[in-house]
Amino acid sequence: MMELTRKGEYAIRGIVYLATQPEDKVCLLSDIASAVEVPATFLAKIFQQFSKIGLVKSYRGTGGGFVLGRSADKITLLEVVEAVEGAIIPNRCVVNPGECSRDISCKVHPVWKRVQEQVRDVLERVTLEDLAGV
Amino acid sequence: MMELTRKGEYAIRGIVYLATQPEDKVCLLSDIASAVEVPATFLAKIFQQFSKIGLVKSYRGTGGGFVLGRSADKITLLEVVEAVEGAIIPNRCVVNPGECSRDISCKVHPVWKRVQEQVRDVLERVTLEDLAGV
DNA sequence: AATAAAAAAGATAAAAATTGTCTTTTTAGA
DNA sequence: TCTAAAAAGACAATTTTTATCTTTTTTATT
Repeated sequence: MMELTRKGEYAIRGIVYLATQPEDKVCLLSDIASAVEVPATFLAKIFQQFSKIGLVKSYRGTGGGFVLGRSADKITLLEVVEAVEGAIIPNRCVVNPGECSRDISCKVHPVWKRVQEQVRDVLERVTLEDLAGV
Repeated sequence: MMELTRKGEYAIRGIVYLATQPEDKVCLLSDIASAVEVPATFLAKIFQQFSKIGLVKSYRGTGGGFVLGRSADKITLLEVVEAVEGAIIPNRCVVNPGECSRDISCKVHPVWKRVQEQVRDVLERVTLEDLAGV
C-alpha cells in the first residue's frame, strides 16, 4: 500500500540527476535516461509532464534538451511526486465530499486527512538540492 | 497516489460495522455485506484474511458468522489496513536494501522512511472503538 | 445419521492501471 | 534545406484490482 509507482521512482531519479548537473547545462533526455537507467521513451513522457508545469525547461531542436525550471532548492519532492503521480489522496472521500454518505466513512475521513497532511509535510520539506547534494 | 484500494475501503467498512454491533453477537457475512454495501463474495475474502491473523473470530456452520477477535479498542486502523493491503511501503528501497544501489536512491531513502513512519503513526493511534463510537 | 447453514478455499475472469513502445509532428539550429 | 531533438498521439503487453462461481469443510439442528 501507498507505494510509489515506477513512474514516480523514475521521475525522481531523472530530475535529481538533472539537479546534479551544472545549472546552465542543457541535458539530453537520452543521456539522462541512460545515466539513471530508465527507458528513454518512458522518461520522455515524464519530462513532458514536468515541462508542462515548469518543473523543467525544455529546448527543442539541435542542441536542445532539458534544464531545471527553477533552482534546485526551490523544487520540492512533493512537487515532483505530485507532477507525475497526481495529488496525494489516501482516500476518495478526502477529496470527494459526496463520496462518503455513510456514517462510518465520516469517522474515517479526518484520519485520512491527517495522513495526507503528514505525507505532504514530509515531502514538502525536501528539495532537489537536498537530494542532489554531496 | 497513496490511494487506499476498494479492498481496503471495504475492509474498514466491514470491520467497523462489526465493531458497532454488540460484542457477543455473531454476525453473518451476508448481513455485514449488505449493511455496508459491499459485494458479499469480496468481503468474504477480506474477512478470511482478518480471520487468519485473529482480527476477527469466525464460526462455521449453522449459527456461524463473525465477531471481533479482540475488543474494539485493542484493534488499530493500521492493523486493519495492513491486513488487507500489506505493509505500508512507500518505496521499494525502504524495505529492500539491495534495491537501491545508486547514490540518488540513497538520498531519497530516509525520506520515504519518514513518510512510512508518519503514516503508520497516524493509523496506529486510531482504534475501531474510535471509528465505531457515537 | 441426515440435512442444512455457514465460512474456507480455490479457480477463473473482467476491468482498470501500469509500464512501456512506436510513429508522426513540431521546433530550432547549422 | 537538413538534421537533431523534444512533443504528441496511438497502440500494446503486463500486472493489479475487483470481482464471481464452484467446491469443500465445518458445525448445529432435526
